[in-house]
Amino acid sequence: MTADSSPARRDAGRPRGATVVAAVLRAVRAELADHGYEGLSVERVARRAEVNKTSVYRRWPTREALVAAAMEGLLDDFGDAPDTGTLRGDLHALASPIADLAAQPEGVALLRAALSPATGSDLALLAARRGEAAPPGEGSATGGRQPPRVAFAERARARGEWRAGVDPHQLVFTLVGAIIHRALFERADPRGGWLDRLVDLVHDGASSGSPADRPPRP
Amino acid sequence: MTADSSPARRDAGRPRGATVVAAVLRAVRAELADHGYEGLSVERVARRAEVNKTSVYRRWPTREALVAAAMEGLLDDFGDAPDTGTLRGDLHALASPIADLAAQPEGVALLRAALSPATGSDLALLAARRGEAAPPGEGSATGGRQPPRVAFAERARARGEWRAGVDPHQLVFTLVGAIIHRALFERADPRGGWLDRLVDLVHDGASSGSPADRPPRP
DNA sequence: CTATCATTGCAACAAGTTGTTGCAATGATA
DNA sequence: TATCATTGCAACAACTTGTTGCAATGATAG
Repeated sequence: MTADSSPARRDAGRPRGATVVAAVLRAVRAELADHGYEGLSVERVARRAEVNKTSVYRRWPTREALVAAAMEGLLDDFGDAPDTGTLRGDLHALASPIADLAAQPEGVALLRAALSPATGSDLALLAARRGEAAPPGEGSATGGRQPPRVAFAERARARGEWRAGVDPHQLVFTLVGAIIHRALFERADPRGGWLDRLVDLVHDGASSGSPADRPPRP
Repeated sequence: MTADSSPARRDAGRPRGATVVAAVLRAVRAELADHGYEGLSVERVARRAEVNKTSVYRRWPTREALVAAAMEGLLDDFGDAPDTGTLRGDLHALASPIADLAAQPEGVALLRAALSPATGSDLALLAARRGEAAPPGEGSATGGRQPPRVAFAERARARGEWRAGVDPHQLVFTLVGAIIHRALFERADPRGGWLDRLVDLVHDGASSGSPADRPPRP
């Protein structure tokens, strides 16, 4: 009702210091890389950012909100993979930004945080941004999450490059899973020649048999 | 020199209570599933095990040792995958115990713990047990870890089932990575039909083209 | 120039956690 | 029955956690 006039101007007062925010979020990413999600200490974040801890506590009420804010923007590069004209090229274009993310320490921290048992909806949703623009009606079986884009699969199908029965989501998840294993378990660089060979593997398969040899499944 | 006789009998005194040990380790696994590796509290473990915290502190000096002890035995089922006669069957036999592990809450906790940034050599080595009995001289590029067994690949090569240029380690890691993604990110069951389709994918590839179509790489 | 007022830093706080230590009770084995 | 490692208990200083009251700051409106 009188919400507009009585509680005073909303734009008055000292504006929020962009310096403070940036320093805190940078510190969160660094601390996350050092200590993981469960090991994140607000005190340490504040100390690292050279900011008083009250400024952190007042602005971000929960740890999850703090981490989510710090990770905003890290996943911005996951636009639709370009049409490269071949399935192999599309797969590479799809996997590349993920590998780039997993090659950064901050990207690794984000992935780890998303894996944490304590991670609730905020972070899970953030991590799921990868799949935001997926076509509706397809594969919403993964809970509240959106499936990853599958435009590349339809292009491949139109070109006759797509093997019948392959689930594009599973293909994407396999690529992502392999990259995660490489970056988080092996702790090695998931880019370059390694990525090329991964794309070759999921594109061509491990078997030397021609596709016609594939036995039907019940 | 006089080490045998002077410092008294080693077998005297009250023996360690197997009950206590079992209760503590069970509690560790449960706490790990609830709070993750960095969030593990010795106090909480002791309370959950209904044991005094001093008993825990005295027996396991570090958190890492405690977790490693709790995880001992979880990876016992990773013997050589049996020779099923086909590459597809071998791949399935290889992936199945991993999927079984990832389907248990405790297995998920173990995988998460191994992914933790704070995880040092103990746990990394424990998690690497998967690959212990690998043939020497092959692919020790992953640091101090042993590569996974590749006997299945040699069998497939002998049968003419193996596509040239495919790295068996990468194949195993891709299977494992996909299962981890399924269990830890999607938080879905990595067994059953899903696993069948995964094995199909890496066995056959996503492309409908015959292997001969595969362009040579520089 | 002045008043406003959200933001920031600072100091103190109770409540809880951490890892350690001294001491007494326990109980399997020799 | 004597031994003695193990276990439980209580207390501990040092540290962490999240909150609160108060004063200083400084961009903006008037």
